[in-house]
Amino acid sequence: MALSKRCVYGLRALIDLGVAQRMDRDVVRIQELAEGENIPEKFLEQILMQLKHAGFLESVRGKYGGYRIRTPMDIIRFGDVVRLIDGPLAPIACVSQTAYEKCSCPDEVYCGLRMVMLDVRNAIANILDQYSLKQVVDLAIKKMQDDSVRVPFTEGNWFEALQGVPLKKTLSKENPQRRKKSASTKA
Amino acid sequence: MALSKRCVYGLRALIDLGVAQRMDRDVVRIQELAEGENIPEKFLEQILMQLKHAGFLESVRGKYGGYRIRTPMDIIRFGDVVRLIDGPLAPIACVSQTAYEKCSCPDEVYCGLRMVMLDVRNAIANILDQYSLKQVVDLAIKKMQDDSVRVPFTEGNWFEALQGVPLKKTLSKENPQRRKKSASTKA
DNA sequence: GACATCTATATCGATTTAATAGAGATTAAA
DNA sequence: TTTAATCTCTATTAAATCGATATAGATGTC
Repeated sequence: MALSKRCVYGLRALIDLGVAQRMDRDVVRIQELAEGENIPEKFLEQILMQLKHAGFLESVRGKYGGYRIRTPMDIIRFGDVVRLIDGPLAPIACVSQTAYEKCSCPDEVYCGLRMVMLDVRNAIANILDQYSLKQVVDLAIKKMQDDSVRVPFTEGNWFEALQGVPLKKTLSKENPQRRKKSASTKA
Repeated sequence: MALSKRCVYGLRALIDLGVAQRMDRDVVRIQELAEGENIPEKFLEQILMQLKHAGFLESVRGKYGGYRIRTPMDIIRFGDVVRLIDGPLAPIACVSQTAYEKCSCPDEVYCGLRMVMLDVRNAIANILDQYSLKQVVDLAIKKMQDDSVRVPFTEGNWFEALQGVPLKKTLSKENPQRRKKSASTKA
């Protein structure tokens, strides 16, 4: 029942980009995402393209380009991302809601395995289609803030500062910006 | 999140053998299982060997040989069979109870993906480790009987009769046997 | 001894996975 | 206008896995 690395990498990148958005960071370079998550850069490149083509992300080309989330985060369900990259959630095709396929068993109606796997499919889908990216990102950020752990992509990030990557517009310490509720950087 | 065909075939064969046991059929030939479930015979052969080595099945060699269930059916959990054939139930190794492995993310504690996938793992395990083979076999048989559908491996099975396969001991029509509650063949 | 059946191992082709490579397009900035 | 940084696109590849097939052998029944 394991997810592919491709899928895991994609989800981790999405969460990172979600955190970045919450922290008012504009775009994030592939390289930065790859290094932060220990993902081979060229591999991540392909995955981000796929997420972009599916509408979840958008990109800015050229110098100081990068990726950002496009679809509102409360619309992005984990289930949809997994379906995109790894295919149906169902353990067997004959219980899939989105990609049903008849199996080779003699009679689906009396197939004991199907009964069990239908439960499993529903359990998986109930979770993955319930969680939105927003929920998970908010939860992760809150946990870090509660524990006084530095949240990635926070403004004033020393690493980014050293790299000279501009924030929302210019230096946001002197010129603070807020697009949404702008989670405050505690600790 | 799909199971391998190997795993599905193995589970279907186990259920079949469970039904056979309930119907007081002694051993079942690989060929019969393979034909009944539309599984390539030589492939099923390997799978049954694996289930035998794991202790779930036992075999009788030679003419009139075949396979039967060894472990009591209420002890065989679907989760254990899936783990045997397809590996851990968890979508990602860092939430596996039986095969934990550290992942490449920067910090497990604040990994949003891990939080979600831990829920998924638990949901899957709660179902697959809850269902025993006995439960599922009983349920499937009951459903067939309620609908007056012929249960496979029932004594007096015309096909088996034609094949000349002996039942528990001799002809069980004249010499009926019952080992457990012996589900009655309705219709 | 003939035959039916499981046992064991090896092989094979196709597919998928995880990655790598490299040339090109676009943009910002010097 | 050049340069450097970045995304874009396609191709390639190495390894693993999957699903299946083949074949020779062991074992038991009749």
